[in-house]
Amino acid sequence: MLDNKGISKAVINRMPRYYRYLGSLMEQGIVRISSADLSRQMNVTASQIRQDLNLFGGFGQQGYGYNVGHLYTEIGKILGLDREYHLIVIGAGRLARAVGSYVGFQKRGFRVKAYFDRNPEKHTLNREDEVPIHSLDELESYLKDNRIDIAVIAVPAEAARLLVPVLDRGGVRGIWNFAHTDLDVPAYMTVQSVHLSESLMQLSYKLNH
Amino acid sequence: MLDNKGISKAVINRMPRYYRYLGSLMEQGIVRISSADLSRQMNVTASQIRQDLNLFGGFGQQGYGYNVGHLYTEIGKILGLDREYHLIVIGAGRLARAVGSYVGFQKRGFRVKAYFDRNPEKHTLNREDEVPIHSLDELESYLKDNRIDIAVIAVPAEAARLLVPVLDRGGVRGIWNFAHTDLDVPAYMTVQSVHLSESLMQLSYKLNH
DNA sequence: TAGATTGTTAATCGATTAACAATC
DNA sequence: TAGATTGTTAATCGATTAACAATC
Repeated sequence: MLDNKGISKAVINRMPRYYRYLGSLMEQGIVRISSADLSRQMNVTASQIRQDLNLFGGFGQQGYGYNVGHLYTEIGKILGLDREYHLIVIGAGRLARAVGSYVGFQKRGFRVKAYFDRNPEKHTLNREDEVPIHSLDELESYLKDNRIDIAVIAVPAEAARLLVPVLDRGGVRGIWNFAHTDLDVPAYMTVQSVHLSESLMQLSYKLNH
Repeated sequence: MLDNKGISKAVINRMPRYYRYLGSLMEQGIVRISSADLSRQMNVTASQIRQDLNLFGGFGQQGYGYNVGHLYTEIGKILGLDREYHLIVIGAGRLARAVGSYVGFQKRGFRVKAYFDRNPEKHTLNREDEVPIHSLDELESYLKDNRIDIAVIAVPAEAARLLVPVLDRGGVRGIWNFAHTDLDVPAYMTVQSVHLSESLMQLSYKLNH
């Protein structure tokens, strides 16, 4: 909530990776780590680690290093993992269901409340996830009655673009976008895109060069 | 194949996005575009577009701009989309199947040949995709008999790390990694990771700042 | 030809790395 | 205390933007 500006996108993109490594150190029972040790494991410079962390506060201690558990918790807070999020998934195709159940299983704090699909009757409910599939027609009224923080969009590009104003009116502030398009949103909304197709092209580029 | 070095990662990451916009211009029947026009649509500077494209060659023409169809084809070649790739998917869970069928449907040139799973009998074959699911035990011998370019990894982190040497010995040179781990590979192999969990954390960060 | 727009060099900006004084 | 390692400033490096001559 606090330190809004001054943090570059590059830094934010690195924070989850620090979080992952610290989580793994915790699992191994390691309680302290120096920036030098961590830099060797992560293949980044110790300088960058210290620089990055100090943007958010002095989490370390001279002569000692960083306490793994403490740093893990603090980065969790920075990333906003210390609260709950209500999600809906728009689309109920394979990718939509995979992402939805993935989030449900893996991520405490991120609660998938419903799916919405143009043809909800086409998709069968899996016992395990217990998340209802609604018709897309009901989305607007659903959002009137339910506070939703994040919408996962896994529908074709054109449909995705049409959803933005509906989500905006419905109070949704975050979009996790899997459609093959960029989405224009008002400044108070946030889009995080996962362009699988572009990722695959980057791989094929690297394979040939 | 040619211009190996000198191309930064940032540039490579932008190429698929140019490709997407050019594809969409083609669909609209637009045959020429200037860097200035494209920059407005894509929200980047015209300077950057020209700079990026010129790393690979002079695709434009002074006083005219760029021919959309030609540029689309050329970027396709740069990205390695002018050839075929044989893929296998390791894992047959929801995410694995979603990514596998996604690639199969969306991407000409990327052919999914097989799935491998620890418990292949657990997963039913979908009529539509017609891709067999093998036991993971058969992976090594399968790779002896079949040339595979890319392995999609959608299994837990620990299992993913154990796969690398097997894939290496089997001649696989590209890994599209969906596991929650970094993978160390020899220099002649390429890893492209999709860390969904980190993407979601970046979204939650932005929602709170 | 005149106008438009690229290709490319030079200037600026930002991000990464190095260095070291502060301090646990 | 001495040794280790952070926090932070300064130096370097790379990427982006601006400018403009070349040229279609």
